[in-house]
Amino acid sequence: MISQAGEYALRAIVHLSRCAPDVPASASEIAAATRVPQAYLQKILRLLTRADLLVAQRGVGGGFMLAKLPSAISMLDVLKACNSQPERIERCPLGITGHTELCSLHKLLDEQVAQFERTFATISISDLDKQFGDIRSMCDVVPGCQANGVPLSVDQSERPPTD
Amino acid sequence: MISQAGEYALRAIVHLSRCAPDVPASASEIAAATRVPQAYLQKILRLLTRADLLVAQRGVGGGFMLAKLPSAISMLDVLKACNSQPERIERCPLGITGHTELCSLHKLLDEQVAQFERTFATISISDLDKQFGDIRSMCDVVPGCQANGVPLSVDQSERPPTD
DNA sequence: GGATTATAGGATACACAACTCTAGTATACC
DNA sequence: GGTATACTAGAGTTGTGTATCCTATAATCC
Repeated sequence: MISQAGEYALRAIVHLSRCAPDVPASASEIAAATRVPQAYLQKILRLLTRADLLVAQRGVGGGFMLAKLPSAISMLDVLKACNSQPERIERCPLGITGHTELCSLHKLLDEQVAQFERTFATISISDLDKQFGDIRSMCDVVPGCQANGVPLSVDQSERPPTD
Repeated sequence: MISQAGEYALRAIVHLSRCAPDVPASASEIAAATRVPQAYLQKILRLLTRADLLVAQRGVGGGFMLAKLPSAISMLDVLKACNSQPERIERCPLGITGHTELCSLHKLLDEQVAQFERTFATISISDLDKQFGDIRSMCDVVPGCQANGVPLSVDQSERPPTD
């Protein structure tokens, strides 16, 4: 549905939305909290920074902070920033000249993409910080949750799936 | 949204749904009508045959036919046959032991996949044969439409996009 | 200014999807 | 039976997304 990069970007943004807004979180800290390969995450954080969703601070004590309020960032913004959103179908993919409009097949496929965009455009990052019982995004069970630190326990017996 | 293979498979199935039900269409004929690379299409047709959506007939005059009525084949059946449908999120992608349920982020992403599945499960191939004005799937303008033959005119000045 | 910390950017390796090619097998027709 | 047609199967190639690594650059601390 969304690419790995998009999933990682959303994890990072959600994590940052729970950090103190004026204290930068370093890439390695975010990587540990979100279980994302650090080297790859750095590349994604750069994309998010270039898209003005994050601000980067170099040097000692540096890191990344949200550039806007979590309520002002949509999921679609994040996915767009890392080119991880399906593209609308503008023209007939077969290149048929007569098809000035999409045929029923492609009209329907495009409709799904449009639905996807509408949905993710209306969901902000602050909406994702909701908590269901003990379950909180990117965190271990809530009583021990430490949004800014390395998580307490991970299931090592089973590697998280790569998709 | 869907893979290239999935798109090609849908094109082939829609094309076949308009052919005479008892006359096989060869891979090269389907490739020409749907503008899909023939060698690759053959691989996809094999997948559809193995999934019992098509029946293959070898030898002179052979080819592929639908194994069921178009109304009995859903878009999801076609996408599943060529592994081109997004997977449901069953467990916490981060591998957090405490997360017996999905967190809000992954619950929401999974919800989108579920929505995708529901939509495509309810749309049959016969639904895709609808025609809007002069526009008909895989065909040139309807007056000259020949579902079983090579299309009349293709826009050669602009290659169809590869995505 | 020099050492340390951390991001920026580019080069590289790897995996998988997209696509091609070739040899093999079944069917039909003569 | 021989030949032509068309599917079957698997190996090979190319391109893109995923992931790593190394050097440069900026900021902080002493």
